Amino acid sequence: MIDIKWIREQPDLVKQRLASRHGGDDAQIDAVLQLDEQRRHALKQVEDLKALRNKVSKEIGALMGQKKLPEADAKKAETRTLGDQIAVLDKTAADAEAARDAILLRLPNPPHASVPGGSSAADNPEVKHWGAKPEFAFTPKSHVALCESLKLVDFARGAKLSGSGFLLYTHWGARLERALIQFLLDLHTAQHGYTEVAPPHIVSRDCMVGVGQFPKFEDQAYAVREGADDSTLGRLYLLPTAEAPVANIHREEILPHTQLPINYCAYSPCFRAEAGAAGVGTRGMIRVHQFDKVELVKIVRQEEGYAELEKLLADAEKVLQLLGLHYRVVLLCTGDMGFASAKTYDIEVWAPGQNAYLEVSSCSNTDEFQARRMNLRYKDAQGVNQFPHLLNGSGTALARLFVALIETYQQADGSVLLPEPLHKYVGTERITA
RNA sequence: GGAAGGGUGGCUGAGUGGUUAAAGGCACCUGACUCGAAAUCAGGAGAUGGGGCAACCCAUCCGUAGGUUCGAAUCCUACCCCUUCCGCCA
Repeated sequence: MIDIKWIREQPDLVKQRLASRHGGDDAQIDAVLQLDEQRRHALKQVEDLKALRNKVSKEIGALMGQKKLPEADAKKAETRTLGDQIAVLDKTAADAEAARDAILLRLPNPPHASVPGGSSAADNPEVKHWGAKPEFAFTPKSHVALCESLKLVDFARGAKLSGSGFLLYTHWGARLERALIQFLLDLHTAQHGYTEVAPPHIVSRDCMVGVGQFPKFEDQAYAVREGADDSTLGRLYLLPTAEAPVANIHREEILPHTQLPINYCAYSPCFRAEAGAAGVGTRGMIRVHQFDKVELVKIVRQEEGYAELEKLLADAEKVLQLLGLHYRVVLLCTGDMGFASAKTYDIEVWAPGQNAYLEVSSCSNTDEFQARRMNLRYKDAQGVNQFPHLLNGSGTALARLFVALIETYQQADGSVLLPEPLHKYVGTERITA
């Protein structure tokens, strides 16, 4: 969340920065300031009353120690109503704080100064591209046709099992999916210095709030109910990304600065309800309710946040370079960024069968935004508590990588010739029907 | 799911209604002693919020949330988590 002190001191600057992205609203900031003022006003009064109560209570204690009971009783009577006044003001302050924070939790992260202005994906500048679009002597097929002819994914039966948007990988398809997970984890742990973790796939509400998924995007998550007990709804959720548990690993901790940077990578399935997206690109594997992903998470010192973002991007890019897949990198403009991010690069891989670029990785620095939400801090060299920068990036999402891979490496005879790094993982060089 | 025990600072561990300003110990930092170190001695050191130009001051924090009381780490209620044992189970 946004630092309340920053809002107090420079409300106009905060408004201006928020206005540059969707979700900016001056009235919200004004409301926050008003509630904050109410809170502090009540707090000042209630603290003075509590100081008085503490003082008198000590005097009563002293009197009772001296067996001066009548005097003690007189003082008790004197302070009897103090508790009621304190209770009222305590509630006033707590209510104002809760209302203030409810708004703050729904305000997005103001973009970093290096983020270009813009209103939609059309305004995202391409910052680099790698390789070239492959050329074919035939018309390249879509992954849907390839999956059916090579029996890699059984779309109909996936839908029979769980509904549309769920995939049943079969035969070499299942093997390729598993191979990609293994390849990605090996790459990031052995080559890029990440520590592998395997998180729970169901996470608490606090985790979702911590990363900024909640409260605003609650309709995008799958909620879990324990048994038939409806009262347990709202406690646990299927994770939409491994970022949710992994970024929260150190929530509410104060880390020594010597422990930073922390680099985690994790495989997990990702569950997304995609409410309201039904019918939009639902055919095939490009937009599904469950997909696999290897996620990268960094916890770093403030001053290293944006340099680390470049490293994170390079680590994710390496995946596509090793697999020989053409891609481009775009820098998201202010109007296209995710809620929690201060700066985001998207990596889009070329999918010949789609004749389009597919987003396979989103690399973001959330700056202090997530760390504040989860109250994660570190003690710097001067002994001062600071909020670290939290970064996350896909390294990479698998369903779309799968699509780009088979569409790029399809042959005239309908088979798929795999790139060399995958041979040992898949156990074959070529997938045939 | 059942039974018992337990959750106190970076760690350990006292504390069953009023100098808790949370004892003692360990680890840590500073100083003294020393050529230097060890040992010893002395001192220091938490978090959050609010106020003040500042030295500082005030409030809150003993798993969480309520309650009783002039006053709660301490008493009451609910919940969460941990340990051990039993049952069930991949």
